[in-house]
Amino acid sequence: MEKQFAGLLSQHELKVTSARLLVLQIISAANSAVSQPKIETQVNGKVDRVTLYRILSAFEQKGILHKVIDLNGTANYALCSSKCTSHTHHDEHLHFNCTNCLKVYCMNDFSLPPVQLPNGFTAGSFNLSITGLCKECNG
Amino acid sequence: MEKQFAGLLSQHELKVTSARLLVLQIISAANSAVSQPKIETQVNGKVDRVTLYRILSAFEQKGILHKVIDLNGTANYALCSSKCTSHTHHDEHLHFNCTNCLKVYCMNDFSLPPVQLPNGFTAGSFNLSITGLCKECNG
DNA sequence: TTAAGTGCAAAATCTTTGCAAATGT
DNA sequence: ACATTTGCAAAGATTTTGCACTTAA
Repeated sequence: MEKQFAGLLSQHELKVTSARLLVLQIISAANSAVSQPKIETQVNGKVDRVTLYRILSAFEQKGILHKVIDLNGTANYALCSSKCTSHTHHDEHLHFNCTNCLKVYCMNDFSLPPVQLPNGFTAGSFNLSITGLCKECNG
Repeated sequence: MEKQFAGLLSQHELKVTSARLLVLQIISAANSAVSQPKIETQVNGKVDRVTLYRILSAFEQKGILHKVIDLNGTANYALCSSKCTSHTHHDEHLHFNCTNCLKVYCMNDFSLPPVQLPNGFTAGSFNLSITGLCKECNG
């Protein structure tokens, strides 16, 4: 399990450090995207806040993580699925924001029905955020 | 034209002040959602930065403006269409972020094809952000 | 008149930058 | 050994709060 993360890092020409492994572990352990404040809390004492900023932005640039801005403007991060190089464009993302527990779920399995844009507009990526109650909060 | 804004304010139990009218004018003059920094620039010298924060959040709460967080996490504001009271839920928003000029277009005329959620998830609002090039930047 | 709205100063956050020490290869 | 990465300090930026003054109703 940890070997995989180490491999992931070296694949992207990033050195394998404990800070980076920890961040990967935290994010991969969640079944949803994790907010930066939450990651911050979880690495508290182990990784400096500034280092976390740098790690997250490095991961995003390398295509290891997705950055999702939620409806409050807070950054959330999730592991990229399989083939997400820095040059993959024209992608779709579907996220579900639970208004109760504030989790962000990545629904990569769902694909978006086609949307027709007005003339002259060219689409790069689609990003659908759905707000509501998630499975766990819907009791 | 200005009478309409005054009416809009009193309808929502907000006092008609020059600061509020100015903000409404700026936002309604744009054909797209306006970022808070841009509004800030335009009211510079006339409305205090702090007052702007308060005006915008009051407008959002009353349902006069939509707040749209763009892909950089910056707040953008647009006038709500016709019937947007503070209690209207289950709404859809469709926004287009131009990667070149950074404008955010509200495409209220387009409606979103239905998306099926996994069991147990209940949707409140849908928010689709499309990134790409807008009509003007697509030359 | 008087409750709501505004501006200023200042606190609390959040994010970025620079540099010396530590770490991975 | 050497280039990266990290932590700390500090600068910048953004957002919030408190309070006295002003303004709309």
